[in-house]
Amino acid sequence: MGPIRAMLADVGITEQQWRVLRVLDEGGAMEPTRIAEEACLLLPSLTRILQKLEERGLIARHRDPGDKRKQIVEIAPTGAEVIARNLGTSVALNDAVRDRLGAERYETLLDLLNELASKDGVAARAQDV
Amino acid sequence: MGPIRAMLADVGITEQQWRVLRVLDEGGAMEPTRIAEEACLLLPSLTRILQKLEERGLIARHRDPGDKRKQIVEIAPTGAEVIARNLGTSVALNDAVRDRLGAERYETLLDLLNELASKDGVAARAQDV
DNA sequence: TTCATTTAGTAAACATGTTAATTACAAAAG
DNA sequence: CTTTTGTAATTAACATGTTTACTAAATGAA
Repeated sequence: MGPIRAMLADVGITEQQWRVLRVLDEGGAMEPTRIAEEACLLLPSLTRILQKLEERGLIARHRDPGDKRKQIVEIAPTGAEVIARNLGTSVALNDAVRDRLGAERYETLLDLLNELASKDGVAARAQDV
Repeated sequence: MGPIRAMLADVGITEQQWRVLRVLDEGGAMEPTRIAEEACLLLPSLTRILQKLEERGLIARHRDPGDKRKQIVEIAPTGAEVIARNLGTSVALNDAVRDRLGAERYETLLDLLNELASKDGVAARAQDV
């Protein structure tokens, strides 16, 4: 098991759930469509993830008063706690990966992946690193 | 749907099934553990994939006479047909991706991904491109 | 206004990802 | 020889990936 997943397994959440919580923690309340884009998830996957995060009380949702199709998702205090308690370790693990490759080559890799991601029909994403 | 998956959807197989067939077509008969490594799949996933490919008659399996724990998987004529009829398109689509990025930068990307893949705890693989 | 179209989100169905447990067999240790 | 340890593959359980279909609501044009 990867070190990141091992850390999250202790908390009882998955990598994808962690990404959703981080997006909400950093970007504030937003609608699912935007969460999906930021976290590199398809909407059907996100639907299930949000259901589970809501059951656990890690997020809260309510309909958008202006557009009743939309909803607004925000991180709950419990969810913010999870982020606060693990963000340091997460960043350290990510830095370790970057250092193993070297800062310059790491940036090159992210650039190439993002360029591929910006074109149609390509599945690569910088988040895969 | 990505162009590769679109092509395979016409044939009725998935990307992973396609990878397994290609590995067997190029590398000849081999045991599941080696297939998994070549196709970047975990054994539990491969177990299910082989079951489906066998049901459709695209592969054939028999136990290894020397080591009864192992089995030997080989591509069936029907499976080889699938490869033969689609390999050209597959290669052309892959070349298109390489050309969009440029040959040199494409090689750089593969090198960086393979270097990451060679280290523990990193999930990136060149096959993701 | 009315109807066609688009957008946001969900549901369903099937395939794979991922981890833990299990079976069967092989190999090494005692 | 037999007990232990390791290996190959499968199974189970749960989460996500992926496509298609569907509902509800907003938009836009006639």
